[in-house]
Amino acid sequence: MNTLGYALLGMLVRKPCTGYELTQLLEVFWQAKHSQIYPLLTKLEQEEYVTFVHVEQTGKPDKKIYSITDKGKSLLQQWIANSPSAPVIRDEFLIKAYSIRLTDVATAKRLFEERIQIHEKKIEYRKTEIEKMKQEFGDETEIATSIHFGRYILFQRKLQLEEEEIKWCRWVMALLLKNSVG
Amino acid sequence: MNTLGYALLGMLVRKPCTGYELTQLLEVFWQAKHSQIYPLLTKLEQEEYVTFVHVEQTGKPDKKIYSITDKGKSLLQQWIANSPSAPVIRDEFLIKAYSIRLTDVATAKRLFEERIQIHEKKIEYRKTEIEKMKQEFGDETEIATSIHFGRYILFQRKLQLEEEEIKWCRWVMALLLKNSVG
DNA sequence: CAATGCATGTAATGAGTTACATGATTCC
DNA sequence: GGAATCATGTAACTCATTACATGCATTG
Repeated sequence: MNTLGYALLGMLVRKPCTGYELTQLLEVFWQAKHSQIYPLLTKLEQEEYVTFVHVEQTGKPDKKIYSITDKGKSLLQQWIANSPSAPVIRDEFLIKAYSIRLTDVATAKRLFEERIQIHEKKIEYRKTEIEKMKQEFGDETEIATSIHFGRYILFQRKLQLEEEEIKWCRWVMALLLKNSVG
Repeated sequence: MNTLGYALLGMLVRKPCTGYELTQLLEVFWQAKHSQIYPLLTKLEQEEYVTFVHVEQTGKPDKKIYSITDKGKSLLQQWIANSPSAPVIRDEFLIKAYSIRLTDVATAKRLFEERIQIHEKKIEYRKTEIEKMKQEFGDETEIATSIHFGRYILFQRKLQLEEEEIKWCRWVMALLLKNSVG
């Protein structure tokens, strides 16, 4: 069983989903394309970690709603208790930042400005998501046994990451300007 | 040409390296195993983006010291100016955090404590690295045109990332404790 | 009337990891 | 005497992306 499989189980523990929904939801912590997700769901179903019901729709394509089984849940439970392996971060921007002196100041500034803008949009979205959760579930979000807790702390983390990257970008931009003007 | 290739060129712009060194240096922004790096260096050499000199050693295995060519440098320069694609972050810990309520409080606490410890070690290392740079190169580190600038801003970013993750872990742990004690 | 969303799937290719292979030196 | 460091390479495998394939409904 690979990590993507556990990511799917983790999502399904909160609520039953279609493969299509999972593809979108997963993006927050494990980006994967549908071409990887659909076959894996089939495999998880064969191994009885999940089940699905076929739902016919009119106007839209039919869908399969997947749910986690007890077997799947206990597998996930065991996996969670093990120490996680080191994160993999592959960010082109860091490579470009590392060699930023190879470009002119204008290009460098543009790259960092673009990055800030991308994150500002995400922050806006993230904040409304967190607001929604708080309005809908109130104090529950901050209670560790609540079904909403995991989602809440993850979103807070994502928000923090985006805010901090902006701070760093601004710091770098200040250094870029200092040298080009002074 | 794939991103790993540009990562290698980015490293070689600063100074000539062996494949062995690159494997270690790369870890800071693009983790890759030597089995991926050696064949790619051969390919880069065939396409004349890098050259190497064979250096015989006694007591140690012989080595190949790779340098970037003008062709490689201009390729990298062009690539840097393009908007980077979205970062890929795959972190098992986030999946586990998302479903943390499936474990008991003790296990949850242990996972977050372990994470804090891992980062504390990295922070220590990161800080000494930054200190070294500052002592060796002084103000140069903060000058955008300096050869040390990219490395400096990258290390600062890494330090920030680690410090912020610890903050988040502590925040989550406080929530875990509040619920289990109160 | 073109693009986007909903919804699922497979095939081909590229990227990345694990394992196999070698061998002297130094450190504990 | 076993592990770690230096140093390079290939083979087998798994993981992930891109492309191919379909089709109706809604939105601009």
